[in-house]
Amino acid sequence: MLTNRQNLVLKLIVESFVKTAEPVGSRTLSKLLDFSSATIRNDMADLEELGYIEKTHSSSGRVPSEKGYHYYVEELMQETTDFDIDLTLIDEVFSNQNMPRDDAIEQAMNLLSQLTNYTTIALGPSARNSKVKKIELVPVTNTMSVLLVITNLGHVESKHVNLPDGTDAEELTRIMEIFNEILYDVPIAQVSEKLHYEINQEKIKDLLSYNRRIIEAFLEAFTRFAQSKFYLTGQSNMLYQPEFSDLERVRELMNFFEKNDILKLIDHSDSTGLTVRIGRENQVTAMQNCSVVMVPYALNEEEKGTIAVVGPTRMEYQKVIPLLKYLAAHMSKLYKK
Amino acid sequence: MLTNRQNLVLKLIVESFVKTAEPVGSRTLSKLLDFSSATIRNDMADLEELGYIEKTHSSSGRVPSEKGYHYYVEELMQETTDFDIDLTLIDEVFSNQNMPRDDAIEQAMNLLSQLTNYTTIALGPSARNSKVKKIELVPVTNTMSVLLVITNLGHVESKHVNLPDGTDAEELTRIMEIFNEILYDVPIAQVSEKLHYEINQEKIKDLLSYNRRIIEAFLEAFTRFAQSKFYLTGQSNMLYQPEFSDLERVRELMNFFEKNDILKLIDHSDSTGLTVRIGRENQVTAMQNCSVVMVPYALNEEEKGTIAVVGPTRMEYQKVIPLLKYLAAHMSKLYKK
DNA sequence: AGTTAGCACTGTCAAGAGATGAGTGCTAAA
DNA sequence: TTTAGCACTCATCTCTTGACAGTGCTAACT
Repeated sequence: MLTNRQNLVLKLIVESFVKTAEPVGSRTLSKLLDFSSATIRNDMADLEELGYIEKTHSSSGRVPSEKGYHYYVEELMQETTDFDIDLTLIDEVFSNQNMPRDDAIEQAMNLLSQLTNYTTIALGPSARNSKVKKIELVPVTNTMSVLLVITNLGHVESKHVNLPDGTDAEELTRIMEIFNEILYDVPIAQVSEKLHYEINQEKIKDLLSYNRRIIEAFLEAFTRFAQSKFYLTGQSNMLYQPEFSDLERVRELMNFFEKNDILKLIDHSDSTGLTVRIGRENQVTAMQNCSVVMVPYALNEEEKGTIAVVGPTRMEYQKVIPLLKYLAAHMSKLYKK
Repeated sequence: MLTNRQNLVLKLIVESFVKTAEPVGSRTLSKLLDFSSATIRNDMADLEELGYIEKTHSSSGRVPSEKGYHYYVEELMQETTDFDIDLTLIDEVFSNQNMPRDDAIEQAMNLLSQLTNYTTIALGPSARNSKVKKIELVPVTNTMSVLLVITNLGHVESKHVNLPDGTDAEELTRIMEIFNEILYDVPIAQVSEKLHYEINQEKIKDLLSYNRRIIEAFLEAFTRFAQSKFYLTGQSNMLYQPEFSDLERVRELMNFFEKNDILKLIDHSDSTGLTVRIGRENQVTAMQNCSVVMVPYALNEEEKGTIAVVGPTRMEYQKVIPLLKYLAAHMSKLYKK
């Protein structure tokens, strides 16, 4: 159990280090805290023994450890409510009637990365839970048609289908009717299963078996629906953080961002809460000097995703966390149009 | 006019510098060129006076100037034909039947950036020249429909349209018929013009004027067609180039890549030829230590674009140029399916 | 018992001094 | 025209040094 003063010392160490990126010495704190530097040093020694802070070398000031950051986020930090930030900026993005949804998300993320000076990621919203509303096959040339799938939320996916020249148009129409019948209102996530099941049902087996190409096109269009799209912005913000003054680190980081392995970093969990993952808690090696703060959001019952901020472990949690919460809470406005 | 030996010296300077990124001294060349270092020094002095090479400081070896690189690319370089590279890798990407075109381009660009170790950009193909094949309005909810536009090449764009509850379905059908009639076979680039013209024609004026929302949705769907999409890959390759060992440069570069200002760098010209832009020839300030090599390509008569490689001015032109040409020449295979 | 002053000690960092070496230009001779 | 030779110039590396920002520990104070 920490004493009041120890808590305070830890809090100030974290906040000072977050601000300056310099190890914090006892004299600095003694100026803030009516105690002599020697007293502070004693507390620091205790905090170090307990694993909340560390030294960078034997005679350096102290730096928060991962455990220290966690304790700070969970126990010590008070979330700023009076932002020095203009929240109306965010509201404006969401209230623009005319913007397509994807663009709005992208813009909101841009804004978030500007406000925080960190990298931001938005995952989804995944269309897995939306349902098939209509399927069409539009002939384009003699041999090529476009398969369209439209969901109950108005998403569209398309896929080219090459059909042997002279395929019977009437028959295609019938096939489409059957597909529409079978798949209407089926959630995207279940289409594949449903489709495989139906193919083996007697009544349409004959009709379809000769033309596997359509089925394949279908399945591909649907997998594309299910793919989680993500929006990554503000990568270069990281380059201004002193922890990335080392080129080797920069390379590692940029390689990671470029590899599109983002999904390994963010859980697509349905949990409702905020997750803070600090340093080596991140599985991804390139991210082991970084912290990730993530919050799930829901545009509506069916479309859910996650937004996250990636920064150095020395992140302004105090500012990022409430900001992220605010943003996630207001994402649903995108659909209230 | 340069003597044979001077040409040779310049060629070797460029090639050695490209390889090692170290200024080239006279002794290095005298080993390659059965002449004494003093002789080489005399030639170097001449080349320097003519502006083909430079010193980094008074007693350093020589480095090619921008003029020197140009002369090299245009006069001295012989394009490698026997690659140490497996061109079949590229062919494989293009021959994969099942891959959607966008994915194929992306993958080809990925490959190119791996083969060259530079950053690659693909612009387009722009759909501006393709023609409207079919327009549809699919109702999704009471108040929202999806507008679909399909081109003669099978591209699809969609746009949500909010309609007042209770809009007459019959009438919508009629409107769509009219649109299809008006716009059938009109090139995307001309749709906006055509639409504005037709709106003022007597026969449909009444029908449409009350519902500007549909028109607007149309226009937006079409502008999205016309937007040139681009593919940017291998940004982080640049971080391994010694010219980017300076963090400030890295920041500038990454900011540029992130800003999506790529269009300022690449001309979307219809010219047939290869363009090499070296150093300060690039208008973009962040790119003034870089060279850009670009080549136009055509998937077919209607879909054209540009592919480019961005690297330091000290670029392996000898390898990049023929590789880029090869790739551009084979892009059309994407459509021969 | 908790707090503080004082002091010896430790590691980092920046500045300066040499030493080294790769390169040059120039001159005179082959 | 080419080459050998020499003096000279920078950049770069290493080493030393002093300043400085910290620490831990001990003994004294409240």
